[in-house]
Amino acid sequence: MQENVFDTLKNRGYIAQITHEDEVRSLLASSRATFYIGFDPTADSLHVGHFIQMMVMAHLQRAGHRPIVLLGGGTGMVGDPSGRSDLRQVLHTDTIQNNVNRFREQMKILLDFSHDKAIMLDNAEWLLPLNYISFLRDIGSQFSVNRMLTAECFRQRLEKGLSFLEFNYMLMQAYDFLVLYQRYGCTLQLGGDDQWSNILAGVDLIRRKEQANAYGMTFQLLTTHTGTKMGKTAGGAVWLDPQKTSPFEFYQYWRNIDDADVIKCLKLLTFVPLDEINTYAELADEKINEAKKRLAIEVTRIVHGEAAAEDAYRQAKDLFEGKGRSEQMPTTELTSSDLADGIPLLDLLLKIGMIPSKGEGRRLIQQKGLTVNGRVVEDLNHRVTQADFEDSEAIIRKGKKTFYRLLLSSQMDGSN
RNA sequence: GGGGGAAUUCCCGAGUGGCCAAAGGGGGCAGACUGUAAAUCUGUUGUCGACGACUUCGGUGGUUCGAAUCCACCUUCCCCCA
Repeated sequence: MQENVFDTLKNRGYIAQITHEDEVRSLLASSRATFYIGFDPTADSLHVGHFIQMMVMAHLQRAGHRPIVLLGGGTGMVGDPSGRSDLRQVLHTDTIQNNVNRFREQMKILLDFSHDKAIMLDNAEWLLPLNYISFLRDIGSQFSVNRMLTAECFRQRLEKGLSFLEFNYMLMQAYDFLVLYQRYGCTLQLGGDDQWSNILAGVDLIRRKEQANAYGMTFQLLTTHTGTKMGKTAGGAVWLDPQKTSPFEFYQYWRNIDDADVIKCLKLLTFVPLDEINTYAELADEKINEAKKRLAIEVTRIVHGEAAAEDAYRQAKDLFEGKGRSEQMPTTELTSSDLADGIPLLDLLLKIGMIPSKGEGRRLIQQKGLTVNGRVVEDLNHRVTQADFEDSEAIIRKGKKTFYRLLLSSQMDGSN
């Protein structure tokens, strides 16, 4: 007796709003429903905000439904004003196409596109060739500006300024839904909760043009318990691309999540069964760390694979629960001749990227935030020499959480 | 088309001729406390060959011993009227 995937989503806390709860529920109880989620290519990698949508699609796909991943090669040219207080930057065509390609690859992390089990499309295909006048007559005539203006997504923008370009975004997205309905029989659009107005517009459009029922459902945005957007780090966002956010940083992000958000994240970002999650919810105080570890390893495994997750886990364990060193940590090899005259520490730190500038490095040293093999560096002009190494190794530690290993290469280099 | 505003360091936002590398807040970084959490407290936050030097206040060119601050032009954005 299989649980209706609708209830799975509901119980795990994904669902924010639904146009027709009963209808959607029975649609998802049927054998194979086709649904879609759109992703606008606003950056060259997906981030954790997208990941939650991917999780939803994965849940649904596993239940036998067919996801359509709609890449916004066309809508990306317009820019969605939803959930933004400022004007969205207009992206260059080449950038958009490049981003679309990156998204396409990353979607495969969680979705199976073989045997038509999922479809990936780019709305540039039908949006770019549109003829302005015929689009206005055919689609634009179905929209009431009065009504649009009352939509939440335009509210704040009416005060700050909204360009006509962005105002059209809603029509584009509604049209997408119509096209997908006509071509693929897609009757359900999902999305983040900020997409509610846009989704409703599509549902309406299908009813008007096709006299057919279509449904919409939105999901909780990934926010911290204080209401701010989750997935922000010093570097900006937490990306799925390992080049932009390394698996270790990715792991650490979840490992260090706020106590209050762990359970929610386990439900939304992993496939850990609910009863198991409930046992984690019982944990208190420092025991919560167990839940965080589980979260971190599960999410990292999904995104970066078993091996990378294992490495990140081990590295974190070595560094924070062990002796403060790890084979997995980033390493640079030096030869004894490199060290003959000593290398200025600040230059070295800059080179390996531990500090963005020497000014920051000096501050770090002055505030006693830097250690080499456990000894606090006091001298601003410290030069790294063999004396800093123990067993051919020098562990540089910045603050509490950033580690780097220098390795003294054993081989003689004959160049000098 | 007419009129009026605005553009400041990562962000918001003070500053209206020298005391300004520029208040304050946010964010970041580090320290204390901890549980690799949160909250709190402290320090710090342009760059560098660093008691000094150099670059920064939308752009360009001026006035001045001296400009983020004054003038001209340009660019962009907002508001009001049509």
